[in-house]
Amino acid sequence: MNAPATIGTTEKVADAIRSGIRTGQFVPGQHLVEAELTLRLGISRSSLREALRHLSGDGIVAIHRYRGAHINRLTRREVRDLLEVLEQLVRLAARLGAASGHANRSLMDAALDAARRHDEDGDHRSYIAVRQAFYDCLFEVAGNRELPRVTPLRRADLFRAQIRPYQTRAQQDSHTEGYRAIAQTVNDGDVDAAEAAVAALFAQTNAMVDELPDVAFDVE
Amino acid sequence: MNAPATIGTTEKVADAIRSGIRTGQFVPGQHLVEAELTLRLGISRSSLREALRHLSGDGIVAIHRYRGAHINRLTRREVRDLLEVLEQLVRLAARLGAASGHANRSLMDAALDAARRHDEDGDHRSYIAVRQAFYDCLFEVAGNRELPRVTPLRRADLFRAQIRPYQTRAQQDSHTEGYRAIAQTVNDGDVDAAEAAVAALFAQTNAMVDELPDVAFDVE
DNA sequence: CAGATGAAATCGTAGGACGATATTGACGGC
DNA sequence: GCCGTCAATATCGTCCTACGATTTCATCTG
Repeated sequence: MNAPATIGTTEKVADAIRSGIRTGQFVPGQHLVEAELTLRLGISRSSLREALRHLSGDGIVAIHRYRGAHINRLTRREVRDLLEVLEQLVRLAARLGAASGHANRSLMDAALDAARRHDEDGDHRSYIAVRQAFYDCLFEVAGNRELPRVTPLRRADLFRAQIRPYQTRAQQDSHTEGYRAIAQTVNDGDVDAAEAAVAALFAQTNAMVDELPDVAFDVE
Repeated sequence: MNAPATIGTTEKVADAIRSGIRTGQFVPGQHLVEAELTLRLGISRSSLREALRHLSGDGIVAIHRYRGAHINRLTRREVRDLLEVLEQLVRLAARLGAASGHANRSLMDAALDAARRHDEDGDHRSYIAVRQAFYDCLFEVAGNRELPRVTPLRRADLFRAQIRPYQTRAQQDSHTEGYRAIAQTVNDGDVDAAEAAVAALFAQTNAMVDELPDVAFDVE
């Protein structure tokens, strides 16, 4: 068994903040006051501080001594660097998944399922679900357990949250289509095509980053 | 400024444990009892727990509810997965560094310097220093700030600590020579050669992993 | 000797205390 | 009216104590 038998308060709090970022409850740049959060989440300061320390390790919150924690807000450069690293890791995942010959329909099924749901309601929440389901399946098919640990998906969530107001529905759909293409090629076991599909997706994302206005990013 | 103005207790404790792993003060698999560590490090339980939570995020220690924390001990499979991911990231770093045309002699100088020191005393500590200096410089030349954040070097330290008793001096020297080759190609700005040099280094490491006895790894 | 049992060790969480530091707003000089 | 100085306040960092929850381990019983 790899799943933790029971879930502790620290993890629950960290998850609450992580999902709060995805749902828009917490906004990048937002200051996190310990006293307020302990009341809001009904926990002690000890647990909250452990959770914040955990999140700071993932680069989701930044802690400045005597100034507290705040949700990280990425600069354009940080986003570019992030995407560059992310692309390499997703390429590796796609290559491994395609080569595994796992003949695993779960990846494509899940991606298609999620994409269909996304087409139906077009909600942002379902877009998040597509992303999550896609990467979960991709990593599982890849079979490398280090991959999900190092891949900075949570950090990418920050980026997603920052650009949300500036992203059009068409761009979202196009991105989802990119997931579908990767899932397709991985399931076909076509290693080169899978890597090309990943490259195409990230080329598109990078292009979008270049076109976004400065206000979408943190200064400096 | 990017450097934190002051250093907190949590960071100091985390660093103490990290460096303790490199120096052999802490061995993979070792159980960490909170009460003992608080005495040994002269800090409170709160600070220690925050540090442990931080380290668990990096995969250096594992925390099991009501059973405490222990230094992670990697299985052979985990090492293989780790090296697979690590190789991709170092390849990226080498490619970026070579392409940057930074004409930065610091990388090669540092690597050569460290290698020379290593040749002189052949101590394990200097081997650690070579590794550290090499990667620090490589990441700096690469110019991608996300890279040092996601690259699981601390986790690789666990692997180094596990195989230390089974590694020959010749293997260490060979590895150091690999660093030198990468530094050389990166400084020459030869992108393809740099990537090839990284691939060669990891091929060698993977071969070593295959030859190591089972006792060097965690079971399962 | 296998399994139940109870004591001890250890962890998880809560909450309080107090010094250290940053932030804010008031004050006075120019 | 603007800017620097300084005190008041808010917030954080660290330490401490307490107590329930759970595991661990030695002991007892059949």
